[in-house]
Amino acid sequence: MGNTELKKTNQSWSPVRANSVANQIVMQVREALFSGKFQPGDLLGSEKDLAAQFDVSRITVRDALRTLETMGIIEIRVGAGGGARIAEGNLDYFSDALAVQFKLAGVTEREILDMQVAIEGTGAELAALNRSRENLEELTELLEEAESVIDSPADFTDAGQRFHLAVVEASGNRALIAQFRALRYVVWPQNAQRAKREIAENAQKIHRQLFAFIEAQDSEAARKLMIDHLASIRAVSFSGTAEDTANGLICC
Amino acid sequence: MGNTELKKTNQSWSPVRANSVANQIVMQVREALFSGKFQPGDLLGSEKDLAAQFDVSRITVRDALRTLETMGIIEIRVGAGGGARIAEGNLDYFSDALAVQFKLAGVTEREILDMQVAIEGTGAELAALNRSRENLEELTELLEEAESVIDSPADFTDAGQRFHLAVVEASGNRALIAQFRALRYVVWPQNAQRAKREIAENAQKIHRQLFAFIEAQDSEAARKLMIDHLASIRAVSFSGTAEDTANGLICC
DNA sequence: ATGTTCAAATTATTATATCATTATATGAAA
DNA sequence: TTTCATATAATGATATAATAATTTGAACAT
Repeated sequence: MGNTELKKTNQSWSPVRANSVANQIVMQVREALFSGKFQPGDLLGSEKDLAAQFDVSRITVRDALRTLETMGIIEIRVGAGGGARIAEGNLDYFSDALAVQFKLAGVTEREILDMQVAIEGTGAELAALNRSRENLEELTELLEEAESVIDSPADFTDAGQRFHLAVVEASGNRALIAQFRALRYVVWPQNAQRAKREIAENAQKIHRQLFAFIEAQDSEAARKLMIDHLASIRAVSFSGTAEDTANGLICC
Repeated sequence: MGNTELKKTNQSWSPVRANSVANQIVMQVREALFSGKFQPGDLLGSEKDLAAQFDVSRITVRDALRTLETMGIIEIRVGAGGGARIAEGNLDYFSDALAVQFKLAGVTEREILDMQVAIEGTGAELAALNRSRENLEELTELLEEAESVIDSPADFTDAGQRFHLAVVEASGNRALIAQFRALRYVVWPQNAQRAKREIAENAQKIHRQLFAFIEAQDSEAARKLMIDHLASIRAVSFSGTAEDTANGLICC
């Protein structure tokens, strides 16, 4: 048994088996991160180093590192000069964890779409307020790209999705961006490649209008348009009739 | 080296070291979950069983289980009849992962508050639409509890926070609830125990008004009130002057 | 000097064996 | 029926060793 200098001030996490040595190490690193002792890129050390530091076996360190890695706190590299380092933010783990939780909790498509409305509505609103010139240029490029592939459903859907992402990115809010990415990953299977010609034209029209609002910094209009846009997508998702689809309400 | 019957159809996750045997096991379990082969509560087996099934060592299985556990996919119990089971949804893991990502990405308090507006605004809106009789009763109870401890800042803050949570819960949207819990965990350190008497009275008034809107199913009013409510909290958070605080703009 | 190749050092990955700890299940006694 | 002791089964942890992957750096050729 090793001396891991644990603080028992832990809270709100994993009630069971929280006092295992491996978890104590996880907690220490986690708290060191939150207390500002670590920054992305900082080296924690190799398994051997850490085993010596904590006075535990390498296996125990490994358990802790595996957990920290999955939490996105550290990155591990093999080879000389390798070892465990504090990670840069990596949203992939997070998105995946989100998808898993939604799956396990049995969250419905309806609930996810409501969530999407919350995120993208606010995203559009803040985009109108905070957009930079670079944001406008990127949005313009994406609009033109979508225009050029308007006859190719798959390509248009892809360009449309990137337009939505670019809108949220223009908000400058990384929390929103993270959520949007995560949600898109969850929603993605449902609404891929459904855009026929007339549908695409309608979507493109709405996107152009949205761009105009964002450029004019009309945040309320941008929000409202985005919400209506998503609401119509939802309507189609739930009725699912060919008529609705033909009405051009869906985009990407 | 074991035969793990891996499918190489993996995507969108952990680009580095994704082909380790341990990760292949993780992938298999994850995909089995998403393909509906597993349900919460299902037994995966003990470490020994799994080591035999996959024809790998116990250490490798352990690595995989540690990852799956951190992702919230499985729960592990010690002792006879224990082993690894598919988890019920556990949002604590997710909340923690979110907090970590925000920390690593350097997300500011401002960004988190904007996010909170998105979540709680939509939460209030949907609460007005979907609230059940039970929701109304719980909200009423919380209002009365807050009233009874209005002179105790810490208790009132606590009751107020639970009121906010109950509002989001009344939306019936588990995705929103998960986000709210996660955000609350991130924000929590900042705005605890600041409610003086006059501030508490103002907050209580707003909460009662919010309840009225939710009861009357006036979703737009509920959303607007919630957003204003949070906006004033934000204003205080950023100015931070004693005057603003005394203006009674902050609640919990 | 500069770029390339190759060997050595470093590190994680996997494996096997063993003991300790913990939780469940079983069964006997009250 | 409850309670308590015991057996059993599982993870937790340690030790040791072989293997694979990666980087470093030196030797080499250009």
